[in-house]
This record gives sequence, structure tokens and C-alpha cells, in this order.
Amino acid sequence: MSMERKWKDQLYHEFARIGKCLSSPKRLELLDLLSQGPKSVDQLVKITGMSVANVSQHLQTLHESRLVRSHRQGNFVIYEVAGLSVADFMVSLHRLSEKQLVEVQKLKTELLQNHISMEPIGLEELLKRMERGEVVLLDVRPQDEYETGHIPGAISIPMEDLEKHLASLPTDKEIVAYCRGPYCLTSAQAIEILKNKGIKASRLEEGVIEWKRYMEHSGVNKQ
Amino acid sequence: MSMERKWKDQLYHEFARIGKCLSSPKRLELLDLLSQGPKSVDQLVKITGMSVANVSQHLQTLHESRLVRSHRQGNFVIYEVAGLSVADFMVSLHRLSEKQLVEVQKLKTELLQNHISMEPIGLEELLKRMERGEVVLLDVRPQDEYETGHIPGAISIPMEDLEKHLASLPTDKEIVAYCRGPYCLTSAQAIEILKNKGIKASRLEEGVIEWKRYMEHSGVNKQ
DNA sequence: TAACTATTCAATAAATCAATTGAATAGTTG
DNA sequence: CAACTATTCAATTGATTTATTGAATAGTTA
Repeated sequence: MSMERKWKDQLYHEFARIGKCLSSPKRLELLDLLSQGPKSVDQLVKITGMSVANVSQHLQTLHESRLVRSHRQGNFVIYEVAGLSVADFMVSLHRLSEKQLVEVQKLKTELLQNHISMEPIGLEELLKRMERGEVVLLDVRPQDEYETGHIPGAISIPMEDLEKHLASLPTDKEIVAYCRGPYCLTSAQAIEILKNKGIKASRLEEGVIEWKRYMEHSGVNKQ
Repeated sequence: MSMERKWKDQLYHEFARIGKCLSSPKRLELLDLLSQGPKSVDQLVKITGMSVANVSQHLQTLHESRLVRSHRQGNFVIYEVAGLSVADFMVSLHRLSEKQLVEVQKLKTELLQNHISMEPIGLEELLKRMERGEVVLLDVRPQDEYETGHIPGAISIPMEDLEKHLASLPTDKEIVAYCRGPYCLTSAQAIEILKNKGIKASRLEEGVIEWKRYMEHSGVNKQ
């Protein structure tokens, strides 16, 4: 076998290592969660409903391909994505999947039909209306994820605290809620609660990572 | 199992379909080749050295995940990537791999050390120097890939014709050669030939896809 | 140091996948 | 229509991978 062939085989073998990480649904879900902020194995178990050993093993796999890293903190081992480029890459994967796979599109519209009459708002319009002070942006993810990073101007009320804190919301402005991104239902649930209370609210599909991406590219062409 | 859990499982199952496509080195190589332009199964066989049935099967897999599409043309079935976003995604994958995996970095420098004294030139500098008319940009990929798309201003001399057409190259300017991208060795071989003839030449690491990406983002921040 | 907890390891069975081979098919050209 | 070619299908083997389980380990707190 030629020198070049051997070199290419090695190279593509390495690329495929990353690919293999992305071939398990559970691992993708873990990566998405970690993209929102560092989490202990225990937290991941509680969120996903997977077994501890299972989560740990998947994290191991991700670690071998350098997509996540970990450190101990008291009793917990905290995992996090190994760099922003990982979180960003996940968005690329979502985009591609949604573009190419009709099935993903179907699953998404299916969801939106269940949460009927929930018109989503786009990033561009949101930012404009926030500037004019017309809307309040609400981050309904857990506190720690908000602290890891949030869209500027957003206030944090974790989903589980929402009903308690309803009073603290301004009543004269429209509410826009967001969560982990297009495939997280938390914000949809929040909207439902708000609407039931007679508060005008709409859902921002994008999350923090998508927002960052948008800000980086929007100067030239808004894709 | 909750409604939401089921929905997420389905969704991530779909994402993983794309992931599975990326878990085989051979498939990644095929995707990279198709990113440069449409090709028949036969062509792919000749380039990669894989068996016909093997190539066909991989293409099948890619087709099922809607990453490629095909049409018949005379005796041949021509495959192509299903949209620019696929080619673009491949670049994302390369970037991520190179950033996270030391092994990829190692393989790359290893290569450059073999082709010693070959200083690469960056896109930014290239474009500047082309504007000033200081360099000639040379596309050494096969003719049809050049025709599918090339960096503006580049002239096409496929690698196999290079020695024949040496005379037609200007002697007063520096030559910059590029090929399919960072992981294609064709341009490196071209440089070697040129240098042996006493022609000053350097290698552009980026290919057409990388160039496109650069142009889209460079207005705001050059990453 | 002992008890406790979170995490990891090891082993298993079931399922899936990669690579190969040879045969079958579909389409084209003379 | 016949011969030809490119492409695809089908079946096999060997290798990996997933999801599980229960046990072992490492680290922390009292």
C-alpha cells in the first residue's frame, strides 16, 4: 500500500473517531446537555433517566475522543465540553440534520402543533424588539446554566420556579421565553403556563449557543 | 415513558443517523471527495482503491441519511452531495477533529515534515497578494472539479498534466497551488515538481469549500 | 478510620455494522 | 435484440457496539 494511502487511512480513522461518538443517540443528548454548561454525572442521570453506569460509559467514550473533559468537585465529578467548538459543532449537526432529514422536520412540526397557537419569534426580530424595550426575555433553564452563559438582557427564572415567581414578571410587556435550544421543550411548557395565566408569551427557538453563532455571523449575512 | 422522553428519543435517533454515517472512515473519505464535485461510482472506486460493491454500499448508507443523491448519466450513476451544507459540515468536522485530536495534528505535521521546506501560505495573505498581482494561483485538481467550482482567479492544470504544461506557467511570479483541502496531498506533490524545476511555489492549505466559508465569515471576524 | 456516596470497571447478551464475495439487475450501445 | 458495462443486491463472516447488571474503587465527611 502506498505511503499516501496509509496516511489517509490513519487520518480518516481519526475523523471517524469523532463520528463514532456521534453515532449514539444517548451520547448526542449528553453532548447537548453539556453544551449548556458543566454537569455532574449524577445530574446527567437525573435529567436523562439513563442508568449511572450507562451515562458514565458514554462519557468515557466522549472523553476518549476529547470531546469532553472532567474534574472532581467534592463528591461529584463534573463534566464539561472540551471547548466552545464542540458546542458549536453540535449546532452544525442539528442544522444539517434538520435540513436533510424530513423526519426531523416532521418531529418538530408535530411538536409545535401540540402546543398550538404558539407562534415562534426569530432571533433577529427579538433583538430589535428588545432594543425598543417591547419585550422581556426569559431564560427558563436551571440557574447554573444561566450563569454559565445567557443572552444579554435575559432574566432567569428556572422552569420549576416559574409559577412561584409569576408575580415578579412585568405585565405590560410581552414575554419571550427560551431554553436549551430548538429541541428543548422547557420553554414550550413555560409558554403554556404563562398563557394559562393570561400573559402574552412566545417562544424563542434558539438557545444561547445559537445566539452566539448568530452574533458572530450576522454582520455579513444572516443565515 | 413520558411523551417528552419518547419525542426526544425519536429526535436523537434521527440525529444519530447522521452520526452513524460519519462513523466509518471510508464513508468520510467518500463524502470529502463528493464535496469537491459530482462523481460516478466508478470514479470513486478508482480514486479510493475500494471495491465497487463496497463503495456502492457506503453510498447507499449515505443516501439513506440524505447526505448524497444520485442520477444516471449514460452508463454511469453520478453521485453528489445533497446540498452545500453537507460539504460545509464536513469542514466543521475536520476543524473539530483537528482541534480536539492531537493525533490529527500529529499526522498533519508529520506530512509537512516529509515535504520539507514547504512553507504554507494562508488564505488572507494569498488574497492580498493576488490582488497585487504578485502570485499565480494554481488549481491542480481534476478538470471537472475545477469546473464545479474554484477560487476566482485560479488557473486549472490537473496534476497529471502539470509536467506537460510547465512551459505555460509565468516565470516571473510566485506560484501558489491548492487542491481538495488540508488533507489532500496533490498540491504538495505539485509543489515538489515545481520546486525541482526551480520554480518558486508554495502550498495553500485551504480548498474551495474552506475558501467559501472564509468569504462568508471574513467580513465580521476572520476565524 | 469508618461509613458513605459517587463514580468507574468488568462481564454479559443482543444487536448492529464493516468488509468481502459472487451473482443479479438495469441501462446503453452497436 | 444481443452483448456489454456499470451498478446494485444478497449473503456471509468477523468485529464492534449498546445497554445492562452487579461489583469494585476512589474520594469525602463525620
